[in-house]
Amino acid sequence: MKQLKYSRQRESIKSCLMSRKDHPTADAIYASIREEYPNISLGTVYRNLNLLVELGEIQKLRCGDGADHFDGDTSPHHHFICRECGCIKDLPLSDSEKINQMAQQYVDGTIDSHITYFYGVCGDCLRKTS
Amino acid sequence: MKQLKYSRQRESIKSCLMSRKDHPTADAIYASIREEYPNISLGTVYRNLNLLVELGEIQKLRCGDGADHFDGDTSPHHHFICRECGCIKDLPLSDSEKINQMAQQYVDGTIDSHITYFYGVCGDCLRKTS
DNA sequence: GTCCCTGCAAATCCTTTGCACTCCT
DNA sequence: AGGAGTGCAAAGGATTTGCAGGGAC
Repeated sequence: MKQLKYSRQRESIKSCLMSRKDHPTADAIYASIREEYPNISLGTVYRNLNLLVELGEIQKLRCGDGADHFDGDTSPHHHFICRECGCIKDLPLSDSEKINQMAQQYVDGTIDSHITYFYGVCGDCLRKTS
Repeated sequence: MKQLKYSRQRESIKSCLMSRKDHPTADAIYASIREEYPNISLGTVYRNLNLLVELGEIQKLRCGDGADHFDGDTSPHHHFICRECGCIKDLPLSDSEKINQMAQQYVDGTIDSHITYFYGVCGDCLRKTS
């Protein structure tokens, strides 16, 4: 494993991600960090996000809208994605281990994790339409 | 809904997808169709794949490797993705309705479907390593 | 001083789109 | 004939990468 050096950009990205409850894209994080470090570049944001994902400190989500989203919460949980507005909400699903084991019987290999994406229409959009 | 006309390219894409058990990318499908129709263009492949997804005849998967994969099997089932070789295998998970309902209690809105991606190392890769 | 990290810009990958032409119906 | 579908190539969006300079240790 490569030796890691401190960088305030990385710290800033990490704390930005930890402090928000949404699941921003790289671009949204970029915009946010820019307020504190106007010179930071998008490339740096991507590099650090990928690094943090490798380190297991954050999670990358591909919910289907083309862009990657990032989640500072690495505890096992799932996601609800609204078809209308694209918002992403956390879903505290238990029995993560049990679900992996359940699936295990169908696979030649080893399952160590899973992500579930739930799709539907969120309450806000439901109320807007009606 | 727009009127649909026959096209042999679309038929070919559809039957290609139905006949294979893997989950090819648009590019892989393109390569495969090219054997029969050397002049087909990648744009046409994408256009038809998206059309078929809209019609609900095939399914689009985003498993995390950047490219979209397509699945001719639209019955509710889930997927196992190998971290090593990137292969994707079907997983016959039952209780789909029940899982949606279980998640429903945590969400303000309506859940109508979900996809689960399981991650691990497939048997082939396990055996190769050891 | 060394080596990692950065900003910048160019490059890459995947996917979509505009246009003129072709093929269904 | 009319309009959906096609091939081609250019455009688009998201992400990665090469490089020279800057910062951590």
